[in-house]
Amino acid sequence: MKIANNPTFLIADDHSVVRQGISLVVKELFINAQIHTAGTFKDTLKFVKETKFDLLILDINFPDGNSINIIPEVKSVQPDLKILIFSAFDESIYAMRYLNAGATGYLNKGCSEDEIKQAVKSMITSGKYITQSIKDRILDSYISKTPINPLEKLSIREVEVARLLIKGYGNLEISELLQIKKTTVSTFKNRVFEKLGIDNLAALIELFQLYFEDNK
Amino acid sequence: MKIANNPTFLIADDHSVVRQGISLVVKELFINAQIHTAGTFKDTLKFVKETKFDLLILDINFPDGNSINIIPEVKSVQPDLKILIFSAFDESIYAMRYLNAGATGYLNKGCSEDEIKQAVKSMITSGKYITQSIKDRILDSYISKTPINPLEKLSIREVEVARLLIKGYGNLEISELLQIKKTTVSTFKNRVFEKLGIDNLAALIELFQLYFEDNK
DNA sequence: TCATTTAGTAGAATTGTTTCTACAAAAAAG
DNA sequence: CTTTTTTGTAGAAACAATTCTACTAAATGA
Repeated sequence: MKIANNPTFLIADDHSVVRQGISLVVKELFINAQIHTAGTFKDTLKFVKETKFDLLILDINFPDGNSINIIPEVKSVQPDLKILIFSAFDESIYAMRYLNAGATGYLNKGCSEDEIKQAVKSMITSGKYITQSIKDRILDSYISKTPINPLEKLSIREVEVARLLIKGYGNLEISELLQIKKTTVSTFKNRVFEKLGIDNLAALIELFQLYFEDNK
Repeated sequence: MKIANNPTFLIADDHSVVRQGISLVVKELFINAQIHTAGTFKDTLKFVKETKFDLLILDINFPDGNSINIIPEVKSVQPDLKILIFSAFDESIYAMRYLNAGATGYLNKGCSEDEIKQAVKSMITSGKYITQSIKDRILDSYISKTPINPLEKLSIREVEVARLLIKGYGNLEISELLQIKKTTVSTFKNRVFEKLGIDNLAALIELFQLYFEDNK
């Protein structure tokens, strides 16, 4: 494996301190690293269209859109761009989806600096980085197709709606945030409730607290 | 206003990149700043017992304990230590609780680098930093004679309704359980929300959870 | 490959919730 | 011992959410 001595990075995260922190760690690894940062979905795409990068370090939480949608768009512009998801969310419910979408690395924000370095290095040299726990989960999924975490039964959009519901948003507000009709929000809410075997917001909040504690 | 040219900082956050990012910003403000970082509740306390700091920048999310409990402990060791809460939560319920507990600053992680600098500078020079929206909330609380426990403002019937709402019952169900009209339930719900300064069930659940957490 | 399931989207009719207003009894304040 | 506030109650109109149905595209399975 050959390592570029001046790899280029795009760091996309809506928190400026996180961008700063990642930049610092990357610079410690690659002194000549070229680093760009983006705080929004839009900026990320703009940069990808303008400049060629070796690695995109991508957060999940974006105010202007779920970042899973960005992956195909990014890939259509730069098919070889490696994507490392760097997320504050519990690995189990998101990692698989992002890996399926085209990311080849997944890292939790709660990890140590050394793990970040290891992940970034691994992404640059071998193009991928996956923790043991995710590897295990991929195996588990192969063996028994029963998700331990009930939230894994939900689709991306369903989780998106559920999370907004939990934050206290009403159907109309959610419909505006996601640019869909309010009846569609109702449909999703209903499906979420059905899939989880519940019928009210309080139960949804409880379930998320039980299985989604990493975040919020 | 005079600024110490070598203030000491303790940055407590469970995400290493956030610690890095904050460090960087602080160093840009104070070239001679002495910075320590802690990733856990335990380490934070250990550092506070060992070293005198000018400012503690404290995250809310800690894996090894409710970070609100750290404030009195920290204060008992260093009563004059200024605490700036740097949180990913945008709910102002948290801000109030942390300010009540003894922090004198509250900053959201979604803010810009300039805002962080302003906040840190303000904490060092004036010992406090609070955004306008939180100031408004504090004023509101004092004007309306808020008791320590916001739930104490509720009447018996209001608590009764609130508890059923929290359990996931709808207005109609509650009206049947309490043998009152469903519009009456709505009226009570409304009054509860008004008294607690909230406007949705998720926030009500949160408040009740916070209240019970205190009594442990 | 063709059938089936899942995901994302919505409209019309129904049902549930809120708002605004109101009023009497009880409690608190002056 | 009056005024004021709080508490418990509700109706009519306005508003929001759900239900049921249904469509398309994409993924999955046989």
